[in-house]
Amino acid sequence: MPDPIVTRFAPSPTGFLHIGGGRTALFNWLLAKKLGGKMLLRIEDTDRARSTKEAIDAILDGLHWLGLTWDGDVVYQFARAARHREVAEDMLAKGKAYHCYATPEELEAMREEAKAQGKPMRYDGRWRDRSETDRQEAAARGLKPVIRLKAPQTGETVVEDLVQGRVTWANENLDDLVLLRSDGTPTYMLAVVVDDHDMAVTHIIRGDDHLTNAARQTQIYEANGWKVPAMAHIPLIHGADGAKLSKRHGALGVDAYRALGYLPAALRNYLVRLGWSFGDQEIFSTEEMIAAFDLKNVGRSPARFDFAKLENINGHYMRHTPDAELMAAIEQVLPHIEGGAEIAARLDGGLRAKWLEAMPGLKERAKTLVELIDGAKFLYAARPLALDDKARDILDKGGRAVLKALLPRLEAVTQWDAATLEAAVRAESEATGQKLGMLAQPLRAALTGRSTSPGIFDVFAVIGREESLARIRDQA
RNA sequence: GCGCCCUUCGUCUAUCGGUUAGGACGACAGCCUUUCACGUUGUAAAGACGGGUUCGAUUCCCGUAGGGCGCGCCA
Repeated sequence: MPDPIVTRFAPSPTGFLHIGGGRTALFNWLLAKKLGGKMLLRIEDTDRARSTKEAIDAILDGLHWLGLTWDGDVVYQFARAARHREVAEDMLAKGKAYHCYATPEELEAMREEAKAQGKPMRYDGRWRDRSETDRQEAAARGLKPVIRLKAPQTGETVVEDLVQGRVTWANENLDDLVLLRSDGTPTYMLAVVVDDHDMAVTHIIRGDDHLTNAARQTQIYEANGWKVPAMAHIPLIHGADGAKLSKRHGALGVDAYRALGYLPAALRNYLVRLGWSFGDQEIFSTEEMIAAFDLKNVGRSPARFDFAKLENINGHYMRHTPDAELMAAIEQVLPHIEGGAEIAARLDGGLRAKWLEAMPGLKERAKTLVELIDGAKFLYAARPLALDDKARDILDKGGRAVLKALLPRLEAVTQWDAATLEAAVRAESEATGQKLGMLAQPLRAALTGRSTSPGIFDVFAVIGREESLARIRDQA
């Protein structure tokens, strides 16, 4: 029986879950779902100085929001330090590693010299074959050794990558990396290998910034006689200018995307198509995504993050989300957006009902939840309405007279629904020879305070007779 | 500097040696229309460059250029 599929997402908690990490998690999650396996979550918190509880919470929160669930308990790497040390000692005992007493100053000097001579900056292996007496002497001088891997110096190390293909390094280009620091704590390189092995990980999907690490980690696997998991190094996401994603571009935490009003399903859809494709298909339900996903179709070149496309996809998802569901999404996002708390406080049953009624007109005019929420302001705006510049302009340039003329007709309407109101306004249009737009725009300005809104007769209906007439009288 | 990787419309991408190089976003134009949208129709827009291999290269090989990543007792 083949091994059960196990993927893992292994972020280091030194900051929020950024968009590239989100995509890496998504790919791991998709592969696990597709193959009926599990996705594990490991927090790589061995850097005690930089790891924070806030970052861990942000990462877990981000994954939850994105809808990416992991199996089993979260593994905290730092808690496994004793096991890592045990492996390092074991490698030492087997002659696969050795004590190195080179000081940080020595190492720095070595790098300086290599740089000056235009040579590769690598550890030169000066303690690799030292005698036991040399080591004892160094220890006697009070030096604390690190444990380094006794890496092969000839031949090559090969990574059969599911995305990158077969990638080869001459071993002479790879130096003896540190496995255990002089203070007895494991390095990332050792910890990752030991953990992935112990956690029975079968597929490692991560950013291709780890590709070189893959070679060095392969050497550690081989030194221990362990099976090397399948690896897939996916290209990084770049900013719109092609440079590495920075805070200026889109290297925001996924929580920022929530605050910008994107739907998790839309972000997932956008992210999965960055570097991966399935023919000409652009929109994928979660089920379709899982069924179609395949590492074979992941490209090798980096993709640029494009907010315009994300907005388009988000708009698509909003228009196709049932109104009640969208309402729930709005209420969930309110605490995360500016001014959301006040809106949440006003959102009683009455407003919710109105909002739901207006939703069809609202959602096709917004690309994000934030835009949708903004567009809904007329539902609860206090009289007299604040007018934006364009609305004021419409009213100042003849709009008020139009409103005065329309008022009697509107006041005469008793059956306050869109069709009846439209008939009334059209009657005025025909009577005076003014185009419908000439009448609709002043009404829109008076009812919403803006020059754009959902269909004006729907606005009438949602706002209700008394409020509508009052808003018109305010401006007439 | 050394190593590894990448290179099709502005952007995301399709193409498994032979295509009018396709789709999507964005842009522009038209239609629809009470505004804005939605929808819809159409237009412009690409194989980095130079050599090979081949009857035939976007596709395979080499080189050049450009870009990315890595080179810590960080992860």
